[in-house]
Amino acid sequence: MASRFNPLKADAHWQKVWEEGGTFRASDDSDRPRSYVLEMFPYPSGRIHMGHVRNYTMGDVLARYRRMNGHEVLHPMGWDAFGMPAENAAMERKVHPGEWTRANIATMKAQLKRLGFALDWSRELATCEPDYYGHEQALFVDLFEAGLVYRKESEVNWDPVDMTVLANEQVIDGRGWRSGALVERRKLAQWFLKITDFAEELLDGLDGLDQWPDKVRLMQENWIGKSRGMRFRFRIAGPRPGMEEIEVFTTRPDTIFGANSAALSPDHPIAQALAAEQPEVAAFIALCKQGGTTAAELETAEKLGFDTGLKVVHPFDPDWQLPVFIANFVLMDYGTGAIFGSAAHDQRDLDFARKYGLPVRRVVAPTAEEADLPIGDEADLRDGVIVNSRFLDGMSVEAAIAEVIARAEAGGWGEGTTAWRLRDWGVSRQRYWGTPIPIVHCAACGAVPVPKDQLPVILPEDVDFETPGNPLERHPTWKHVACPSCGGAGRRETDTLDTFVDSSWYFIRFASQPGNRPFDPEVAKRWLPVNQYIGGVEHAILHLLYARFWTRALKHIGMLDLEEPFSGLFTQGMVTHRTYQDEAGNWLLPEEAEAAKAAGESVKAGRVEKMSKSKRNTVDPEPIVDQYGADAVRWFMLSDSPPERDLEWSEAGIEGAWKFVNRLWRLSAASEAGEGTDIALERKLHQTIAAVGANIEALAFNKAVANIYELANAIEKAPPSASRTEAVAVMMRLVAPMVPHVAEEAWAAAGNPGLVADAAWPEADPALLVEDEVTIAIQVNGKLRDTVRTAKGAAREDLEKLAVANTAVQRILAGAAPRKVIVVPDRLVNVVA
RNA sequence: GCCCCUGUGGCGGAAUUGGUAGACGCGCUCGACUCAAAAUCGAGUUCCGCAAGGAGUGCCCGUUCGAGUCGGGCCAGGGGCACCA
Repeated sequence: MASRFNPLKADAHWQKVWEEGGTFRASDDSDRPRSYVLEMFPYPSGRIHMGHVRNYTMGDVLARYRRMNGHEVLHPMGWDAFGMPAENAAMERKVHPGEWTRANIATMKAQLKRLGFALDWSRELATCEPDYYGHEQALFVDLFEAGLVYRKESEVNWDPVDMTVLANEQVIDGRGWRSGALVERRKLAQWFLKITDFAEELLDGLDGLDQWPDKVRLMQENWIGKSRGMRFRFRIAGPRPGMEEIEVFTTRPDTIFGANSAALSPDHPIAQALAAEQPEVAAFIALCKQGGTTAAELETAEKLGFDTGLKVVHPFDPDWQLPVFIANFVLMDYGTGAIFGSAAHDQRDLDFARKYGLPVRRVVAPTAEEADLPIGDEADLRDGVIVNSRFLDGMSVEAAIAEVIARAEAGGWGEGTTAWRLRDWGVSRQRYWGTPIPIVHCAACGAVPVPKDQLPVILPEDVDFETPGNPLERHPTWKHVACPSCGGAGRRETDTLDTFVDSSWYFIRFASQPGNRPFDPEVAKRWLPVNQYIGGVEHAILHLLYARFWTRALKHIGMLDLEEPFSGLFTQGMVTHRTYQDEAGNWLLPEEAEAAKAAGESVKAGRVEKMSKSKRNTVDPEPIVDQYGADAVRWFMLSDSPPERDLEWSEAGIEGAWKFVNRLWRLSAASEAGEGTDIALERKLHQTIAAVGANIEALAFNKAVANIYELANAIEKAPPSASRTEAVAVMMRLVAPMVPHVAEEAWAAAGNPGLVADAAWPEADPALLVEDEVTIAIQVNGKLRDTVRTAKGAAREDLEKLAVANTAVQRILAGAAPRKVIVVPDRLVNVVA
């Protein structure tokens, strides 16, 4: 046996054995317990990066571990293959997006295979292929027919040069990131999915996701943003045809007697109606539309109001009238698009009142005696009792809210309600490389879904990216089709679906992929929900919320009896690396920094950051695999850093991992046969079996790695014995999920039949998990003074005597009797002096 | 601004319900092997101190026989949301 492990030979050999044997192919018909382990599928950007390696290694360890525990494991892989980078590549390099994407998939698939992941490649899918997106179109049609899809005018960021819609992140300082043109706010008819219909369910469902990080649940909860409050209607004073009332939303009806104004969104129908009559109003609304929409700009933007001259009547006092403003900070798509101002207890309302000379009246005070405490420039946000509010005086805030709602409901002018921050999901993208929306527009019939027997609506291949704009829109023939309903001249929808739609159901298609429909519900149900989903925290809201919504929508239309798609979620940290810059401030690749340092040039070492192309601090996994083999890379990815935290890539780290792979190999090879039992080593072995299993289950891979190191240290120190031989053999099974190639090599070299991948996970003997001797800490006043070894289960009195008689304790007591002695059996004795 | 998380050696990090802080790895020091180096093996490595001993888990206070762990108040770093009425 070679003294040094040869990863290049071993990796290729075992990968071939696994592939040819179909080792990791999941059977739909198995009667073993099932585990569905899934990592977020990659976008085929070109090459695998370290973040992928870390993500897929984690999932792989769990998948392999579950297999060894007798589970039928589904661990698939595919490609989130639609999206803008392919179109950018098409424009820059004059290649078709499909050609570019498929070439990337081929490259990345080969790279993934070299890492030895236990994947069922027979279920591979790419969302850019008609046999995936065609089924997606069918699901879209189902949702359309169930009334969960609608079309409405919506504002978008429009780049007038590239003639495309930009996402908010693509607008930099008000300009398109690519063209540099000033971005316009333009209204376009867009398709929406009614995620808001499911707001309550999606919120309530979070409670049941007890295997999700609290952080992600909290983020989703905040995103959905449920607010209890009330809607009520102000009557507009005076005869105004078509303008009888203004409906507002508030979470603080208790401050109703502090009301000083009503304010409308610039997009509010009444504001729009006024603008049609009065040029000043139209000018003000135009002013509101200027300026950016970024968070920073909104934060610093001035709060502007325009007094319309309209008055509304206070709901509790027909003689009390309030002015109506149009205000730039009132959002049309939250609540009712109109509010009332109550200045004393809300900072923004207070600023607005001071600016426009509106009255400020305290209606909540810490105590009833402080009703006249003046309000300065700071709103008083303290809780307390209602004051200056007629029949509400003396009530708690909570009671006053209930009272106002009760009176409004009795009077028929308002009601308790709930407002949501969550908006419907706009899925229209004016781009080529996405799933065509299966709709035909017809002058006579309106928007008509494409009948299922005419699906898939396939993307045309002959498109040009020479001219800006959506190639589907420009295509000479593609959009001209007959209306499926009346047969008249129709026009295909040229928008494509947001790629988040593609990733909202791929995990279902992995579980079941019939040719004639999206999935077989019965087969899909056998696997779903995904037991463990692993991916980056950057998807905590959008992808994970959309997938939850899609799953519930499918249940709603009776297609899949499932509420939550992912019962367990784990969000792993990023792979980071130090950044380097030269004298001139140019970012240097790590190897360039090394070379420059060697050449005596000065190199500035920057912060440790997420690997990114722009900072040039990436490390390409492939040459690392060439040099050290898959196992060393995998072991490094699992070592040291807890998986939810960032992992800093380091040369020393991969060297260390490589050394350990070789150490394992030497241990197995040089395992000198011995006789007799070594009870201490057997205890260590069984404790390690239990600990590694528990730590893998908990995804605490760094701890499992530490457990293995301890065992390896113990084995190396132990003299040859039958126990030692056994320990080495068992250790190879313990490391098999993490470093499968060297484990297979050792397993085979030891003459074992079959594959270690198919071997059973070792069982820990409970009798060997406990020690028969323990170390007792001897403390004086809680400070450690000595330790003694005793038999496990020693009597309290004996331990106490032992401690008091201890020389270190005697010295401190100096002849005095201890005031008190605390005994924790099998742990410690604390003598209180 | 609101919400949340994290602070432990030179570094990454361990530490059941409060019960021996620093497991394990990296790095470093010394030693063995070698003509030499690499690899490997052995010993050591929280800080101060020759030692006895003392200090120590971001800072301050508290609860307790005993606090990395619990409570209160700060400081620092990170994340999410953000004109949400």
